Amino acid sequence: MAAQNKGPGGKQPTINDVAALAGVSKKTVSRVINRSEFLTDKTRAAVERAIEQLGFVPNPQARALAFRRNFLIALLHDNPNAQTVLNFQRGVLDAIKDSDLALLVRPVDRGSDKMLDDVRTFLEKQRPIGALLLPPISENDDLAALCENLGVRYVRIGSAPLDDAKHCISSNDREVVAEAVRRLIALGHRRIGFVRGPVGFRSAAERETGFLEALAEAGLDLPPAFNAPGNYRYTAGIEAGEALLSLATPPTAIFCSNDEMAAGVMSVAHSKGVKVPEQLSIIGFDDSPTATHIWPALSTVRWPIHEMGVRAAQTLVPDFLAPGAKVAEGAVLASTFVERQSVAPPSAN
Amino acid sequence: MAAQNKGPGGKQPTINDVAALAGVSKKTVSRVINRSEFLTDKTRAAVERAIEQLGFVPNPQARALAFRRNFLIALLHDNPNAQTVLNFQRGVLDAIKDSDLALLVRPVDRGSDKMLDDVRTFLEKQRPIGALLLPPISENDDLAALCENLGVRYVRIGSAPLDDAKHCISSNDREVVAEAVRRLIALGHRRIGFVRGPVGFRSAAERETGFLEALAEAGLDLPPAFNAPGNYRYTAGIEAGEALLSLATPPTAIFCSNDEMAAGVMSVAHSKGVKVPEQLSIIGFDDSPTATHIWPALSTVRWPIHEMGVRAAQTLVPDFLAPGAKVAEGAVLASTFVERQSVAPPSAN
DNA sequence: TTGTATGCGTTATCAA
DNA sequence: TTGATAACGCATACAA
Repeated sequence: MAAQNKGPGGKQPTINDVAALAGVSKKTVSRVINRSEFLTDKTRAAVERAIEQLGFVPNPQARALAFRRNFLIALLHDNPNAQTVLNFQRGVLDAIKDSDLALLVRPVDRGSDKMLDDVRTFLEKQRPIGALLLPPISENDDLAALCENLGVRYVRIGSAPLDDAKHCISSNDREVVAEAVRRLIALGHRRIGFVRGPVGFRSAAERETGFLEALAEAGLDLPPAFNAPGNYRYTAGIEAGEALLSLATPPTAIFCSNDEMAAGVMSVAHSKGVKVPEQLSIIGFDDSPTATHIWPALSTVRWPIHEMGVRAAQTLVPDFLAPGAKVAEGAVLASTFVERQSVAPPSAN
Repeated sequence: MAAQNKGPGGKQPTINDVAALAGVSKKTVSRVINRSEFLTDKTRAAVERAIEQLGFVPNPQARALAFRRNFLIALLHDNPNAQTVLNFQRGVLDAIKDSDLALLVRPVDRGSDKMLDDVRTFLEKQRPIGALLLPPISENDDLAALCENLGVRYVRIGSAPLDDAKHCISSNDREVVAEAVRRLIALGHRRIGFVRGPVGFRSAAERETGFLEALAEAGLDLPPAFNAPGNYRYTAGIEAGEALLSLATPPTAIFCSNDEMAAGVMSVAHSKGVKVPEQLSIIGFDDSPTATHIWPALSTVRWPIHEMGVRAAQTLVPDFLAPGAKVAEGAVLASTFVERQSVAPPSAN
């Protein structure tokens, strides 16, 4: 059935060909490949010349068999935000560009009760060196434990430290949200609404905490009517916007726990003839493409997702990266508040 | 260096264990695994029982070595639209869910002159069964030829047939664009502007052709001033919007070759106080998240990207899919026009 | 510092 | 229809 898959032309050179040409044993060639330290500069040079000459590329499948480990990194995610996943992918790929590693992508279904079994099967079959866990599944401790048990390295991505520094890359979301809200307060806003993220998400909790901290600092409080539920989806933003903007005394500013919901709130404002930012300031979170595509452009919090991908890969497999590659230190990266046109002082009313 | 990677607990059972338990040779076990037809029902049953009992899972690395082929599908893309890539990924993964295949993702840089070399190295190293090519790199014939030469199957995704039916899945963009424009004309629009896609992209050419066909049918023409250049980016939409809406006699409707540029045009309309859709109808293409996040919601063309992923995978590796899996026929899938709030009859002026 | 023999888990060959 | 034995390409243990 599965036939006709043979590349024409000469076969790829193997380690044996290199050994023969260089006049050494295959083990010596192997040592060169794996950067062993016990080698004469002369032999190393000879082997490298032979490799160059033959255009030899070590066969990853054979190495994987011998190593009992595939030269792969797995990216596990269940993220509704495509741009986030893809930016992170890019970061990882940038980091492993000059290594022998490749990236395996695996979406998982966090809602399924078979999730852990699925991941287990996947990891046992593919035997990657390590796994990168994106939020929200990165918050699942069982998943991290599973990796540990299977001998698969892991690094979790979070909006706050979820694990020790060798197993987690995080951003300082809480602080930056507080900073954004302080900006609203500095502009004169006193009635500030909040649209929450989904229940049980660490990221949502962090954003809410940061929001409340900033309010508390200023001696402001959050009336229950100003505190709208949400789930990171556009429709939740619509509902929150309807609720908040229908109040007798509506907020003059609304912080939304992500951009998508902020877009929903902004739609409602437009529909109701509420001018943004003159009558209503809006802030989101993510700096997704949506943030700049809507009008007026959304002030938001940008988390360094690409850089987190780079950092996560470097943390996961420092020993597989090119020797010269500079590996950055630090497990916490800084998010930044990006101010655009959706924020202004409250109008006198 | 790279050590400590040994999973605790007993080792995985191998084909030898299964053979011993079933009282047959390992080759016979291999035959069962690979669904050979020359087997007694009795032996097969015995082997399957042993497999079940041991929880044996064939080692993909060893198979890859022996087969000289990895059980992987590579997804090659250089697509600015994250949602598209991810939806396609999902489709592919849905299709291969119950198979032994996994998905390798590889972004490439179509701008680089080393692109072909990069892909060659990648394919030679990873030796996937096949590769899926997303637009715009799917339009590169050299890339397809490279796969062919390396014995790597390939399927190209395009907005029009780029290859024979075994090597291409496409949508009928041209027809659907024409349909969308006919809708504008039916509503009474006569001055319809166009924002082009990037030069050299087949998708852009298809959309333009469809647009012009619909205009021609109605006896309308496209004045040069109504024909704005673009590159699928938001900023191009801004520039096009500035140009078109500054005309003494501006268009009453604008078709944009993708949603992102449509969002740009819409921003300009808002800035200039041009009401959408009352004074200006706008149509985009892609049905990206942006289409529903902007206000008013954008009428657009949805291409069946998830389904294309499923179909592409089925076309690429029909022989690796579960025997029971139903494989759909047909290499051309239908895009659909989605009408939302950004379209209305032209106001009398 | 380098080489020899052996193993990794599977499939292919060819004979039985 | 099955089985013994040799690949597959590389790494490891142990010798030299």
